Amino acid sequence: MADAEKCAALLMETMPRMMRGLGAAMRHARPDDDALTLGQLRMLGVLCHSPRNLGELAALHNVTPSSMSRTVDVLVRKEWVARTPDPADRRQVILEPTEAGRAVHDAMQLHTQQTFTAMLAQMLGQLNDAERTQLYDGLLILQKLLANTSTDCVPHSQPSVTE
Amino acid sequence: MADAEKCAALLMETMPRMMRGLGAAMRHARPDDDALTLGQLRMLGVLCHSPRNLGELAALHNVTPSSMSRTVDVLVRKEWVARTPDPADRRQVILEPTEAGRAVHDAMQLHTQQTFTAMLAQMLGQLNDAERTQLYDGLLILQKLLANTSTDCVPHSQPSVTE
DNA sequence: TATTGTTATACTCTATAACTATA
DNA sequence: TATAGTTATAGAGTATAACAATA
Repeated sequence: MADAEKCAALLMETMPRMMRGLGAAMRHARPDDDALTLGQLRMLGVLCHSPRNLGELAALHNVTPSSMSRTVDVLVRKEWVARTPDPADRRQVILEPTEAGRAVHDAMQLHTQQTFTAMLAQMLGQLNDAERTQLYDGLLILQKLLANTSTDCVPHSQPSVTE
Repeated sequence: MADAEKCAALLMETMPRMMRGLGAAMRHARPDDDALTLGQLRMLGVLCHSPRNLGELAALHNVTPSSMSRTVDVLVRKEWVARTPDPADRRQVILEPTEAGRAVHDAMQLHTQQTFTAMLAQMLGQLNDAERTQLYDGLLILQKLLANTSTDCVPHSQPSVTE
C-alpha cells in the first residue's frame, strides 16, 4: 500500500533525478554564449515578470539575502540585471533586467522549452498507453496538491525553470 | 486520454514546482550540528542497503563519476564509508559503510525522516488513500522510466546538474 | 537603534579535463 | 587501447557573521 512515507520517499528519489536530467539536456544543447544556469534563468524570469528588491527576491526563493546577493552578482556581472538604489528608500536596491537580459531570457526560455519537450517525448515514447495513463493520473494528483500548497514561489504565469 | 504531449506538459508544470518546495525544505531540514547533509545521508543509505562500486553509485545518482568520487570523499574522510579495491577487477572500488557509518545512518535516518516527512505530511495529508495510491503508482512509472533512460537522455560523459 | 544589503569566509555539489592504475 | 576511478581546477549556490549605509 502507498502510505505517505513511501510516497514521500519516491518523490524524493524521482524528482531530483528528473530535474538533473532536464538540466543536463538543456545545458548541452545550448550555445555557450548564452550560458545560463536553470537557477539564473529562473531569477531572470521573476525579474522580467516584475522588478524586485533583493529582500523580496530572497524571500521568494526562500534563501538568505546574503545568498541571493551572490546569485544576483552573476547576472549583474553579465549585464543582464541592473542594480539601482530605490529613490524612496536608498537602503533598498531595485533589481531589473536590462534589454540584453530580457532578450536572453526570451531566447533561452524558448530554447529550454523546446529542449525539454524533445527530451520528454523521447522518454515518454518508451511507455505503453497504460503506463502513460498511470503516470499522467499520478501527476494529476500532484498538480492538485501543488495547487493547494504554497511550495511555489514563482507567479504561475512565469514558465517554471528551476534549480 | 493521456497522450505523450499531455503527459509532458503535466511533467513540466509539476516537477519544477515540486523541486522548489523540496529544495527549500531540504535546505532547512539540515540538522544543527551539520554532521551529515541529506545528500550524504542518502548516499549512506544506498550503501547500507547494498555496497556498490563508484560507477554504479554515480549512475544511480545521475552524476559524473568525478562528482560522485568527490561526494564519497567526505564520507570516507569521516570514516563512515570504506573504499576497498575489488579483488575481481582491481580498477574498481567497492564502497561499503563502516560500523560507525551504519550507526550514524540509523540515528540520522530517524531524525531526518521525522523532520522531512512532517513537511511532506502537510502536503500528502490532503490526499485520501485512493489519491495517494494513484500518485504513488504514477511515480513508480517515472522511477522505471528514469532507470531505463538515464544513460540515454544524459550521455555518461556529460551529465550535469545545476542546482 | 533598526533595517537593507554587501562582503568575508567556508562548505557542498557539480562539471570538464588530465591523470594513474588496471584490464 | 579501453575502462574505472582520482585529482586539479573552476564555478554555482548555500550559510553565518561582520560590516556599511540609510532610515
